[in-house]
Amino acid sequence: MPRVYPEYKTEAKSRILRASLQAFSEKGYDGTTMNDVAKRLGVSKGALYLYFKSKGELFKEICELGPQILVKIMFTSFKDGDLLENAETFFNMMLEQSVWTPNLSFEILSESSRNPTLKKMVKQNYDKTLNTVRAFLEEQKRKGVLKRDLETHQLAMGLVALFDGLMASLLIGTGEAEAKQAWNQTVKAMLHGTLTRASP
Amino acid sequence: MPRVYPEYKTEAKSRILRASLQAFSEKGYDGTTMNDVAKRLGVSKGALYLYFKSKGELFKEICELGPQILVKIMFTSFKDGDLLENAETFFNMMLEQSVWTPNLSFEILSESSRNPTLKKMVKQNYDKTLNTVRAFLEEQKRKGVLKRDLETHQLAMGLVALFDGLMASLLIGTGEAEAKQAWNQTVKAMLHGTLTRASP
Amino acid sequence: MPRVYPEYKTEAKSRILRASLQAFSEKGYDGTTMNDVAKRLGVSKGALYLYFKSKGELFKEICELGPQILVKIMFTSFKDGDLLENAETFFNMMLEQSVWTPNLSFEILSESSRNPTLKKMVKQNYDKTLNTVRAFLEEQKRKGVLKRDLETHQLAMGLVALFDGLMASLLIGTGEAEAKQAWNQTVKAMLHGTLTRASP
Amino acid sequence: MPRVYPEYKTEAKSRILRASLQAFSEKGYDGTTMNDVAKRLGVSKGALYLYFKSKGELFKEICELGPQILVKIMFTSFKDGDLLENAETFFNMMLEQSVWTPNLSFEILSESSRNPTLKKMVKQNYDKTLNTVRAFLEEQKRKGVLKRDLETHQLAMGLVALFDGLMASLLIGTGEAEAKQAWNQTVKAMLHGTLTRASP
DNA sequence: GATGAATGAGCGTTCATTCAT
DNA sequence: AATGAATGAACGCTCATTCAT
Repeated sequence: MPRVYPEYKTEAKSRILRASLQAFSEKGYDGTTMNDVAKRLGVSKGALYLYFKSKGELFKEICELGPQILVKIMFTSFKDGDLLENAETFFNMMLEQSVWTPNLSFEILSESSRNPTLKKMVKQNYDKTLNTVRAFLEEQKRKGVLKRDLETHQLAMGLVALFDGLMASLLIGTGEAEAKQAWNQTVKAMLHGTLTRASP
Repeated sequence: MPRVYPEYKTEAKSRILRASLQAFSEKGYDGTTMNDVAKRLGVSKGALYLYFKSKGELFKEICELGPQILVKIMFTSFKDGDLLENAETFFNMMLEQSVWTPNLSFEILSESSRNPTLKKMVKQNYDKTLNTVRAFLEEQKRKGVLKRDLETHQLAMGLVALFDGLMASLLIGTGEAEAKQAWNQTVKAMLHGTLTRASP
Repeated sequence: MPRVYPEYKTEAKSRILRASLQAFSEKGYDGTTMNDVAKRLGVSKGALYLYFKSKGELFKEICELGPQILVKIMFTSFKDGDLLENAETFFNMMLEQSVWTPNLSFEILSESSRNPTLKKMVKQNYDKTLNTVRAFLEEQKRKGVLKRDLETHQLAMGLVALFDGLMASLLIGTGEAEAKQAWNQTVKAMLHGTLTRASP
Repeated sequence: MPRVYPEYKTEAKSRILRASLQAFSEKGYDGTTMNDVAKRLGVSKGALYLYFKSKGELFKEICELGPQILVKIMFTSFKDGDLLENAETFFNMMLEQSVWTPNLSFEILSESSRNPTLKKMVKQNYDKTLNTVRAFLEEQKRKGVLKRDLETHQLAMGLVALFDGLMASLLIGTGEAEAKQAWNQTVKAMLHGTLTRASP
């Protein structure tokens, strides 16, 4: 650990973030001790406090990592072309990335319900995601792919919810393959409908 | 607090359950102390242990309350008639019931990822719900309302995920009205599709 | 449990004593809870306090049972006849009686070191035992069986200590047969000596 | 309290051991709280857990101190020369050493009857002591001091039991002088016998 | 910059004892 | 006489945080 160049601090922080992300992911916020994190890094407990004011602060910074990954994958998977294929690619990529875990998402959700600062952050990220999805849907409307009268905001919410809900199901033991199929079929239903011609 | 009649013990348990449900809902599992629960009831900590072996046991019993409510509402809202209307009724009733909170659901989810017993319980409840929804969809297929070739299992997963995801969005500040609309519009999309005729 | 005749209270007490003797013997003083004792009797915790002021009081009364057994066996085993045989009989009978356990003796010893009342009681019982043994030895002196110049008080202490020490060894896993042999051989040594003629 | 030098941790441990030895000796295992020990050292409860995993672990380490003292004294007191004198020296030295107390021995005995790990430890120490004593007796046999046909194992048990029993008597108030005399006279009896020539 | 010993507040849990019934 | 729900004080143990080194 050389200490000469100024990026040192930044790098040290990011190493701590990586280690604690794993810890929080495995043991939850309350279940993770500062000692856990320190041990993963082979560092003393006190050292963590040189870079983060408190456990809460550390967690907060971690919360910011999730959306970054999401956004990146969203932008690489949704391009021109078949909507269903894009959606499938997105879901697969989200499952394949190894940094973030659904555990963490729900850990943050749980925590944010008691922590206003966290809540605001989570809300902002949620809205940003929503807008991205919505903009994409709007574009498809303009292109004539999707129906003119669709409520894109609400459909965006539905898509995000569907995704989040499937992540939750993974947590309780649903297999990844099963979740993928559910995602694909549901998105397909949202595109083509499920009613017979005869239905009103 | 008379202690003569035999239902006393049962009632005492249920009073503790109500109080701790609130506590867990507000502060989460780790954030809730047995003292919190006791104080809400104006009772000593020790008294709780007359009715529940441990904090974990108490939480486990609470976890069983959620699915009961869900099932009841599911059965009263999905009857013959318009699918969309049934879905809307279901969502409204879930929001109106005052016993359960989404917080609690995600608290349980978080906790279950580290507690195998809990996980098994949650998984069983999830599967039960899934089967109920699926059976309903199958029935609609038989009746000719839904298309013949639908993958009802996966659509059921999708519907449950959609619902769960919207509950999550409520937690981070989405308004109930907004969530309702998202639910309605997404379910509608799943029924009628969103593509224009021209799309493939 | 009829409550008419006056011996009722006495019998109830003795039933409690029997049950708690077992409990204390198995789990020690601190390890035994009033609930343990109550459950063994199929009785409520409160009932115990009708007959004994406190856990300590209950224990104290138990402490009085041990010496009674000891004295009885001492008097039946030491009669005229061979000293060594008498000693052997005594040891065997002590091992065969099933009421008292060595555990209890040392539990009492431990407890008495912090409880002056208990200590005084234990001391009195010890002295009584000592005097009995001593009187027996004195008689043997008078009869010409034992040497004239023996310090009977100190030999009595030695004998009692030998016995107590062997009880202790039973507690840590020494077999009963082994302990019996040790007792017999040591008493024999105390009678006949162990030195060769040549020794001074 | 400098914390620089490496022996610091070792010394801290031994300071805790000393303090808790006293505490356990005075109040017994259950009667001693971690707070007691901490207060004796003017230290916080938590500090103890930096050096010992649990109260039980702390006690276990203390249990290992007793035999060390015993063995040391045994080896310094039993040399060539008069057996009776050696025995006397041994007993005096055991009484004079100030580290260990008989209380502690019996506290351990009590505890070990419910704690298998402890029991095994105590048994091993007992056997080691026994073997040492036995080896000494065997040597005396070989030298022609003691009779050829003596059962040294059983006599060793008898001697250890005698010692243990006298330690017990000290606990209930027997004076040290009295105990010494009892020890000396009993050992003497074991050497020279107590029967008159005329006895069979 | 880094350590790790120390703190102190707090947690889950137990249990002898009481007392309304 | 008997119950058993309730108490309250205490215990073993943990951990985020601090600070002398």
